Amino acid sequence: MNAFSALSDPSRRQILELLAHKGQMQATDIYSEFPSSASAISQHLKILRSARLVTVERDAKLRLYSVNMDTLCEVSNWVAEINQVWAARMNRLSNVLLAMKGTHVK
Amino acid sequence: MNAFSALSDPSRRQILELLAHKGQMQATDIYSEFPSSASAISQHLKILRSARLVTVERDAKLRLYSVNMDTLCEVSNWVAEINQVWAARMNRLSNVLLAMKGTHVK
DNA sequence: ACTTCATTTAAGCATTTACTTAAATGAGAA
DNA sequence: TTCTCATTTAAGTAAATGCTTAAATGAAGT
Repeated sequence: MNAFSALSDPSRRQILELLAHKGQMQATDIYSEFPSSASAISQHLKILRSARLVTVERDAKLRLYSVNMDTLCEVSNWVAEINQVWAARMNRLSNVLLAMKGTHVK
Repeated sequence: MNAFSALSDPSRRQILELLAHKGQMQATDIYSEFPSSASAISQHLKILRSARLVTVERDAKLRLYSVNMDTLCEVSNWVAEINQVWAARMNRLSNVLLAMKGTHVK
């Protein structure tokens, strides 16, 4: 699954917030923060893994989860790019408008 | 619908990209960029509206759509906040580690 | 008043999603 | 080996999603 779809679920976003705070958590500690079943959360973790929004490290019995900032940043990069394209358009537009008034911004 | 869910669909993200480029588009011009029906896209636009990711302006017969950067930015702010919390943790952690070695970063 | 054009809404349907309970896996402790 | 613990997978289900076609709305042109 891709990052955007993975982020559409509020529980999954909350898991990421938790992980950012705690740095690293074992699955059980994540489950305990949610009202729904361990299985439900495990399924969310699987989706977060497949979107590469989290990474897992095994330590004997435990799975230690952490956020993968790299992938999260790709999301804000997408937004940044939209913003950049949009701002560039705005600039050109304002130049045209100013040119029509006989002025010009360099 | 909230911004995250609205962004989970690729067609909706593409609509936003289009709007960022063109600045403002009437619904028909948006439809024409997609293989699916006008109705399908209209439904996507409805969702984007309800998530406040786009704004509409009526001009007689037409509906003129544009991106709403404010809402888009809320998304990258969420990412930024996660990043900030995470980085703060990393910092504290590295301070602890360095303290254990007898050194200390201010 | 009729027609056209731009757009949305309604209804129906297939697919996906998020959840549940029950069963499976797999490592470590007794 | 047997038991427990941490976690995932399987199977089933109800609700949500994304699409389609057909019908509705509503402003503008004739």
